[in-house]
Amino acid sequence: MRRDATEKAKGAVSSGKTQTKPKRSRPFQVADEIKSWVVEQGLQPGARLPSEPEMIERFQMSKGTIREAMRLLQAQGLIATKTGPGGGSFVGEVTTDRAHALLANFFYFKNVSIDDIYQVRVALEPENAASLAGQLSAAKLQELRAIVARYERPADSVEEERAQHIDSLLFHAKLAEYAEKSILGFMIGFLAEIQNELTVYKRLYSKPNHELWREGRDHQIALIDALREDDPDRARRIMQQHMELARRLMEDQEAVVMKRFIAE
Amino acid sequence: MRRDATEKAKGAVSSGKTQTKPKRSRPFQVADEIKSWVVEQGLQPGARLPSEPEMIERFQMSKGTIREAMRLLQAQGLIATKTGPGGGSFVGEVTTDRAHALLANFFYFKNVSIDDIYQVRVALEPENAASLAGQLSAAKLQELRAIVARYERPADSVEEERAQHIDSLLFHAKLAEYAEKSILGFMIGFLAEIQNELTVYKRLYSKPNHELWREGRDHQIALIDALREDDPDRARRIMQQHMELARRLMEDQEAVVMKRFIAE
DNA sequence: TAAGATTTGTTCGTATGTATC
DNA sequence: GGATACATACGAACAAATCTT
Repeated sequence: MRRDATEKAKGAVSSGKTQTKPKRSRPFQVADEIKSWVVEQGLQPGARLPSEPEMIERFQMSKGTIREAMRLLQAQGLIATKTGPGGGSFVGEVTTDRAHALLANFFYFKNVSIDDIYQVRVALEPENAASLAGQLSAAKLQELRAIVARYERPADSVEEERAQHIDSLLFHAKLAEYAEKSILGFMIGFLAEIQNELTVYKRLYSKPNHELWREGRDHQIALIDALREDDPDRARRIMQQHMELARRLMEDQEAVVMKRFIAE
Repeated sequence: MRRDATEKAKGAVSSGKTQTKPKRSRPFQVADEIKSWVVEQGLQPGARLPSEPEMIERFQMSKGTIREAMRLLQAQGLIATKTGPGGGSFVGEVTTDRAHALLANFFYFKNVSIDDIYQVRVALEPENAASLAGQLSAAKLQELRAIVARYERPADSVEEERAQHIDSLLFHAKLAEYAEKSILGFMIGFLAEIQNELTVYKRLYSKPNHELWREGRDHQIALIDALREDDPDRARRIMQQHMELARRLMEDQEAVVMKRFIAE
């Protein structure tokens, strides 16, 4: 099938400047065309795209331009390339990790606070807990119990408590992973990740609060039971209490600031 | 300069194959280095990056390679470029639109359903309404009233109802815009956008339900009042009812499928 | 308006690296 | 090991955009 969409490139007919020129440079044009082409053809992940020489022929543009277009798509996770025979460019499904990273970059300059994150987590996590009730295999429930066991004992030092807190985030990340196919799961996973990326200081004055910590652990244990017993409402209720508690635990922690552009 | 720039890539000391080689190609390496450089220097949006010739000198790589690296960063919204004197590459803050677009691509192959979206909206929108209570200027409240006015009259045809539904999504998008600095606002705005992008068919059998529609409109009017009167709890309650209603309204609509990669 | 300077944008030819057979 | 098919990389020249004078 000849796709002679070629001669539009040079824009021979651009005499009238009646319209504002978005002035999209050529690599962007090519990237756009490839995107719509993929959509029109209904190509699925793994499908093969034309080779570089074919692209050069099709778009009547130089190798450099085509390659820059490919990089644009690659950065978005839309294509992947392989060298060697049988190699080439292929349609790629954007991975969860990459999507998380791309999103995190958006928040890099936004000075996200712990409280911003909890505002959303408080709303989302109970919903996720409810929707997971009765859905988890025995193996997965066991996995959750194993995580909780890692911070059974109250923390002695600030450092240890911090480590336990990271583990506790892992608990939520796991729950998100089990719901990963849903938008809900994706967002919860993302929140757990950026919360992890925040540099948390200003914890100097506050000593570890064993009461609250124990209460939080008990929540998680009770939650696992509710999940096992297929009781969505109870799971939701427990998670809600747990989130409000966690929010309080974080209250005296100030800082902010994402520490890096997340690579991939 | 002869070809001696080449052997630096492999790392002269790579005798043992002890480690797995991620084998990141040169444009990716350059992009990574620039990213960390930006973070280390604490560069802010608008800050200038080295020019192409300087990059070529610094990295000892060809112009093409440097340019491909720039495209990688550009696709993520991390830099922007300008031609001419005073031009060059600049650190760019990722825009909301671009972040929405990159995220939407992630869901392209995921077969998102209306119900997936509502699962999250039901959880998030009431929270947003509550946090907006008492925060909106008279002008913004007026803007919301104007939107509601657009669908004061019940729809006669299916097409008209569909148009009204789009307008109704605009109401929620506005609320998200007013909260745009928060993660919450970002996510709600995103959901409104992809819901808009979903091709909604299978509405053939169901005739417009005027009762439910009127109820929804009344919710929005009551919500505006609650926002004006700084009553977070009432705002949350109303929005919750509204979301559950909207979910029911959507119940008989099947389809799925995102219709395109969103460009930018 | 026009010319010149500056910086990115684009092309072409050629050479190198890599994976498959 | 050699042949093949593909992406990757280099370098020099030219084009286009945009700011300054």
